[in-house]
Amino acid sequence: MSKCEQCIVRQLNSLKSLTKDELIRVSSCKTSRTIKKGEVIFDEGDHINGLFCISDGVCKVSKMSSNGRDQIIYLVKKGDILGERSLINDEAANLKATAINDMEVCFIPREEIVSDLSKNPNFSMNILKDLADSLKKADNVLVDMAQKTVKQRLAEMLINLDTKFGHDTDNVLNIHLSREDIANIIGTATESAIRLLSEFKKEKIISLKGKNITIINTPKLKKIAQGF
Amino acid sequence: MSKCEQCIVRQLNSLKSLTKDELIRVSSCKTSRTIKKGEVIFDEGDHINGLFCISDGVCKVSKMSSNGRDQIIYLVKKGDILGERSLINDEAANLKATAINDMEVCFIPREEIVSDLSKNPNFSMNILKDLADSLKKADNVLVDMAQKTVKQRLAEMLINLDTKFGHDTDNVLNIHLSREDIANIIGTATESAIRLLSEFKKEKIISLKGKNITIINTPKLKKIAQGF
DNA sequence: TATAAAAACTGACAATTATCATATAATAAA
DNA sequence: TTTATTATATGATAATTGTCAGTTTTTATA
Repeated sequence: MSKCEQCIVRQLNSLKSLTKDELIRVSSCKTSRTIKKGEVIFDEGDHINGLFCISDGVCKVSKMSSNGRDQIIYLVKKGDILGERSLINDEAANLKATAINDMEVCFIPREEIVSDLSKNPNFSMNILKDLADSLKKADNVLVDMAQKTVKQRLAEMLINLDTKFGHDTDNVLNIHLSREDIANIIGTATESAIRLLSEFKKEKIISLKGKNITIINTPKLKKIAQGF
Repeated sequence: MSKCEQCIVRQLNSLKSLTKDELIRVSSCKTSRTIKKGEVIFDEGDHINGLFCISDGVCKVSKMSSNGRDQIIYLVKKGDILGERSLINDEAANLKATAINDMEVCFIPREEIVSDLSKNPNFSMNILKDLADSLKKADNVLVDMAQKTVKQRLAEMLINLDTKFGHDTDNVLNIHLSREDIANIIGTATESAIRLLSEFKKEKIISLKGKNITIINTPKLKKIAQGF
């Protein structure tokens, strides 16, 4: 199994602030795991008891609403860390994580890393910054969800997907989501999401080929997102 | 000016984990301030450069949407702390805080307390827990906002207000919000909020006298919030 | 107190969005 | 490949919500 000390992914997240000694300890106890597309990494109510470090792939983090629809809160990709919250409050997860494509994930047991939070101020400061940043993002998402129309939210989401996952040389987004997942990110019915995608396509703002989405007219999309 | 060491409010938040020495230092540099109803404590873009500790009163924390409506993200009351995020990332505030009634607020300059974050693990751990908890709440609010109808959200909000602010012996809620603020919490038009409140009143679920709201039928309200 | 301003309320209507039904296309399984 | 299953798409319709206009009530101010 590869070592954390040499792992490139680590440099992308809070784990970069661990000392060499801490890293060696973490490396010796971590487990690496392949997760198939569609597989559930953890579910609401599960005790995670550790930290996931995503080496490869993408997963969605969602929560079931009382009306029976799964709201996707955010997407997690290579380099991101999953389970920071449970590390801190040691409560059961209130979210569910599901692989969107095949993944490589490292798992670090809670007891091996939780003490570093109080012993290594750099590490705790980094986690603090992560959480503060997540909270800021959460506020922005909330405002959008509360105040924007479904069309605005869809436009915004497409821009965000492009920012987070990028696109290939033909401008095709590097992330492939089902229409249902798209609907569950922006908080609408699948049919509504499909209809609006078709509308954007008709207006030549995007092009669609199956799950391949290409943004053709970014400025227009940004204008729609802001309500023009 | 009263001293932090003897302040009861402190016991309600993360500041309780400061050592005696830290508290004495904080106390000597803090400033106390009276804020009138309607006054803006800080606005989006302001550099807060410190931590607010609420001794008394309630304020709303909001963010302006690109469509021009102010979305209230949360309410802050006596014992709560304001500005944790800016303490950590030292960025300009992306939220606005406005007094909902007359307030008493203590302000602790950033430089006097930020070093305690790395020096006092208990303190940083408490802030971490605060942020993790806020994030969990934010997720729940997001799911509600995305998946529930305005009526469900209004019902839920009334229950939350009762939980957070309580009620007097006649079951009148201890918080008095304008109809506009209510609308801006649940993310709807003021008229829609008013209409739904009237509907609840007509169905004898609540009673209304100006800004006094009384929950008459809590079970019914909870059922509505969950979609029945 | 009189007056002005703001907040609360109501109605009418338009726009948005959800739901249900059904068709077609894509994917997985036999 | 054939079949079954799932995903995507579209139409029709109903329900929800927003917008605008106007009225009444409350609150603030002269």
